[in-house]
Amino acid sequence: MTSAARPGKERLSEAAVLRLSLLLRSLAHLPTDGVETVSSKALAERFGMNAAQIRKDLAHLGEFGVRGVGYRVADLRARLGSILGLDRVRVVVIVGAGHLGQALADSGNFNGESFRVAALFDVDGRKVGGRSRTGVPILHVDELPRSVAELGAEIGVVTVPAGEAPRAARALADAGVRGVLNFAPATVGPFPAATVKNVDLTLFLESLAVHLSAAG
Amino acid sequence: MTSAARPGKERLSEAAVLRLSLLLRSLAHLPTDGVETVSSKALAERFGMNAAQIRKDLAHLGEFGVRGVGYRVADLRARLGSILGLDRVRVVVIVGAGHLGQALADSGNFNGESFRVAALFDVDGRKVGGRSRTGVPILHVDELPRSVAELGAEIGVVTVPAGEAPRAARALADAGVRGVLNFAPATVGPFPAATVKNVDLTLFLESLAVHLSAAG
DNA sequence: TACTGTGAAGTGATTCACAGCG
DNA sequence: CGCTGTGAATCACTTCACAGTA
Repeated sequence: MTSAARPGKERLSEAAVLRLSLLLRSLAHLPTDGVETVSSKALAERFGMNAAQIRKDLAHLGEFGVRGVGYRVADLRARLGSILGLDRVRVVVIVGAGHLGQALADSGNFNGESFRVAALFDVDGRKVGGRSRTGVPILHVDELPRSVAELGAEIGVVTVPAGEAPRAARALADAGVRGVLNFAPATVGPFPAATVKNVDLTLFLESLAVHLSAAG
Repeated sequence: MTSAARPGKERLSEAAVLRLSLLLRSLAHLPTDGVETVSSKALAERFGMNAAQIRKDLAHLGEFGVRGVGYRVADLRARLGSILGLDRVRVVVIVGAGHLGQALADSGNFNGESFRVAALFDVDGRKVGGRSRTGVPILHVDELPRSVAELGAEIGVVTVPAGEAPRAARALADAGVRGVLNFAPATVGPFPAATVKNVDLTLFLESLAVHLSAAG
């Protein structure tokens, strides 16, 4: 799923990235009343994780815990944000201004501290020229190369029908985004210069369905 | 369904379920011109998988390959559909009639051979009583227990804001659904009688972001 | 003969258990 | 002390290699 090999540093497993993301978010839920430090054990208990794993994950990205004390919460936040690449805003564009595309464009999830949806793209003449409910402009797909460059977009999201997905993803990669998030149930990529992540919503439903039959 | 013939009593790993789902979908892309059987090697090459793993996955759910020949495509389809619980239509309800909820309710992904969205639920009086673009009725959340029973809904999808998610998920579980698909960035469950699957869209963006910083 | 089914080997990630430090 | 960081043990999953069979 990840395309470009990274020669330099030790690789962080996909699972580890997920845990760190979750951990960073969890920190927001910590009581804010004068809590300066937190131990791996406390975090593990509070958020249902394994203390050893938290320590291992954190040690992996440079020892910055304090023995006998724990981790300084502020340090932890900064460090995680930096490692996860959330320490600055990434511009996101979405190809496919259908219901899902517009829902994502307007959603708080895709417009927070670290991400901002700057444009939607579509081929439908009735949509092009308009805006989403929160004002994200809808442009023609032909504008992709120019817009991605102008906006400095780093991430492209694909919310077109499965048949169009490979073309849309390629257009994004060619336009210069470095990450592609594909919501269509289709195989796209890999591309030399862009990481692809497939999020197949149907698959999630299906993985629930198997439990329905199996359980008793 | 209670006594469904399940030769392999061992648990299928989450990863295996994913592969089998993908495999079943891949079968649809096979040339249909008189192809009766297919070998693990052929499947592996065509869809970028590992032949041994395909065999192991399939052997796990009862030996039904033919040595020297391969797998009968029709058998394979039927067997996969049955194991994955896709051999009949599951009724889905969605709590949260916002843009994402309505997008999913109307999407082809959630309304196919195996799934059908039968109702949306919300607390907003302006939405309740209306319908989505494709006609899925929007009911008040208070109707959940009655509606889930009447519709025979087995799966509930949560598309409410994070703060409301735990409440919504619990309402679904209490109403009797057996699977919950949670799109909110919040921890819900676990519940004794329902399987929970969290699909945190923010996490996907974040996992792309880490690649953006690392490369260069 | 060409393939499946599977024991064995290999790989990677998780957990344990404790040495070492503030 | 209490806690981190980490080698060792464990566990889970993947791949290999081949025996066995229609």
